[in-house]
Amino acid sequence: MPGRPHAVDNPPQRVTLKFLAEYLGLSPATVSVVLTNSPHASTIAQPTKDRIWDAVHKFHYRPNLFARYLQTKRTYSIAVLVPDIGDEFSAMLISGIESKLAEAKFNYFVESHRFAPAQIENSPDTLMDRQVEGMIFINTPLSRRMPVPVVAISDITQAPDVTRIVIDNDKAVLLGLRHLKDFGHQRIAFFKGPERNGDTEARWAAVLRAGSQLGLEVRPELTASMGSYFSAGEVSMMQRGYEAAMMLIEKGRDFTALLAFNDGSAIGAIRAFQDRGFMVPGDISVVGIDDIQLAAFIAPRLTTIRQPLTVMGAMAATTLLGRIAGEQISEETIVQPEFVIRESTAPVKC
Amino acid sequence: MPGRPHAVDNPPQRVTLKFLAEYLGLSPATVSVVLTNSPHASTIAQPTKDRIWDAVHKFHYRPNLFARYLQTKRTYSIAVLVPDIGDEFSAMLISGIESKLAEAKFNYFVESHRFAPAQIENSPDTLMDRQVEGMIFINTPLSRRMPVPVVAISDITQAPDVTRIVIDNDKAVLLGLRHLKDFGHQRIAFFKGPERNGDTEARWAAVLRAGSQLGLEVRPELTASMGSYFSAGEVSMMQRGYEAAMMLIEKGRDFTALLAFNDGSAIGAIRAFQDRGFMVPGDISVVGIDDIQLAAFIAPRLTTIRQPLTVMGAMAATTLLGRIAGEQISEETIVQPEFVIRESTAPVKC
DNA sequence: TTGAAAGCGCTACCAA
DNA sequence: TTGGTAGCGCTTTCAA
Repeated sequence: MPGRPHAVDNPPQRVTLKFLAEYLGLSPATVSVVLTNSPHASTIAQPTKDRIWDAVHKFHYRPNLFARYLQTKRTYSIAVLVPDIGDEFSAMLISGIESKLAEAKFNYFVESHRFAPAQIENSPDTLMDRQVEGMIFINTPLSRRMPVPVVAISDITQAPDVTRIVIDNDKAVLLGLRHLKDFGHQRIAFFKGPERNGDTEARWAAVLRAGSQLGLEVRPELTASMGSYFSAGEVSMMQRGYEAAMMLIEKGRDFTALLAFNDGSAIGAIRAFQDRGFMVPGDISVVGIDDIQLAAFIAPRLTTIRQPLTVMGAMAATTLLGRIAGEQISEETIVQPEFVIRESTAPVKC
Repeated sequence: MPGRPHAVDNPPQRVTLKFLAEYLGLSPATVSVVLTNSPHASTIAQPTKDRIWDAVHKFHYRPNLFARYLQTKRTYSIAVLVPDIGDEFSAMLISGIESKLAEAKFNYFVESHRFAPAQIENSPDTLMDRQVEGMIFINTPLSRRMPVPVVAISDITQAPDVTRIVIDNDKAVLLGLRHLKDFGHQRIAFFKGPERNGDTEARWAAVLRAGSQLGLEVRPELTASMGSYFSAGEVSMMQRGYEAAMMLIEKGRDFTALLAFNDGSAIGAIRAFQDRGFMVPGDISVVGIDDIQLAAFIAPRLTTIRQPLTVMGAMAATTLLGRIAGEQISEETIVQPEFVIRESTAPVKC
């Protein structure tokens, strides 16, 4: 039997558990048990359950997650920290992250720090204030232990207990260099990534190793750095690649191929070579890394080493959810790159 | 005088207001008043305030926002709904949104629906469950009134009381067409945007108006549609532009210029023209809309009509924050585009 | 098979 | 100048 008439006649703006209970002539406790399907719910009579669910639908009742949190301490939310959400690298990763989170009914906050020290220092705390249950750091520094699980992609954290998702840089670089070598290239220029980017050091070490392994010399005068990553938002990777390539040319273009740091810098470099009257790949072959969407549409189409960004994002999310659920997860997951041959490389001219 | 010794010796894992109060020998009420700097706080003695703040720092106390919400009903969070966070259009907008939100100490949830009907239907509710104080809809449908303020960019909502941020499509198209006309182009091809994209109809209407205004014929056989936007994630705008351009050529290339729907489709089209042996801009001039980063790095550099995406994102955030604060805000904000002449257009050959 | 009571961590109101 | 009390909306024993 429905409870006091006023309850029926005047559903409050926000329907609460208490209101439902009053309406049904039950106690809040009973209703709660049924709604959360707690173990205890098996002891509730089926007709009662049905009445409760009917009322839920009738009044479009939605539990207040904030009130619920106070008891359960669960928020089903995580945070993703990135330098800038506007760059394709981050955006593709987040896209992958999101697909897995959605399956688990988690939501996520995004926070871009643009390498502002204050932001980097404070973001983790303000996000903890929001009771996120875990965090994913993309190209973002972290110097202290967090009270929740942390996963890093393009890792530059210095904190303990961070699980990493990394591309196999050795493999990636080897793929690119071997291809160039097969085409007869010997004098190869290199782009070193920006400081404070999580792949820069590992990838550069890979270049050095692969170079000596293949008998290809890595000459300092044929090497250009992408500068600092601090000003990520202000100067695009394409612009950096453009400038670096110009510099290399002005030093006397003593090379027939370039292994860029990523696709962005490769695209900038190609534009610079073309502006200086060199043909790509006729005069200079160029290899990128990442395989961003655009790589297949520029002229010439970019030969590149694909880094499966959405997959990596998805792995990061899965890993984080696993750790939140208490699973023991290994330190590091290594992802394999894939070589994509298109039009920006050609045999060296005799 | 500090309170009972055990309080000092055993700070709990999570420091609470109650603990602080006990430690200080004050009541939770007093501490709360000081921390929130409520009007009432002026009646608290300065030394007491100092003691409180000292304790806050000593124990690294951070108020629990969820508990606080229960009283204040404020969360300082909003939601951003997009088709896919991975595309540059959405990513740039979000970047602008975020910059303003950060100033106001708001955080945001992102939700990509990829045009899955269930997602579109349910996302607003699950986000309301998280008590967001407002929502920004980017290229995302909405058919019912939300209980919080809503701002739309590239609007396809059908709900009442939505504030829109829109580009002046008439101006944008006029800018592009007049430029082509000045270069002597008469037979101009057009890309119509994908169905269910918020700019498609307005921009197409603008094409029709500008065409008749300038005495330029819009011929159906020189018009290609970008198809449906449903499969946004699967087929990139570049790919759509590529295919549409190929189709136009196969119908007999009776045009000397193309006004694309946006930069992505323009870039795809350029690649298609080049693949078919046409020079851009020698044989065909191409104009884009948006001015995405990469527009300046492809060959030829893209002439385009700049849509200030980060600015529009920032305006959306400012508008939403204003409405959350209770300001009366006009229905629509119109943003002015800017013409950027680069290399993809040239005078028509005689 | 259900309900009463307590409490999560905080703020708000009014009294002292 | 400060504190007591109540309550936000929910879950969770434990008792009935």
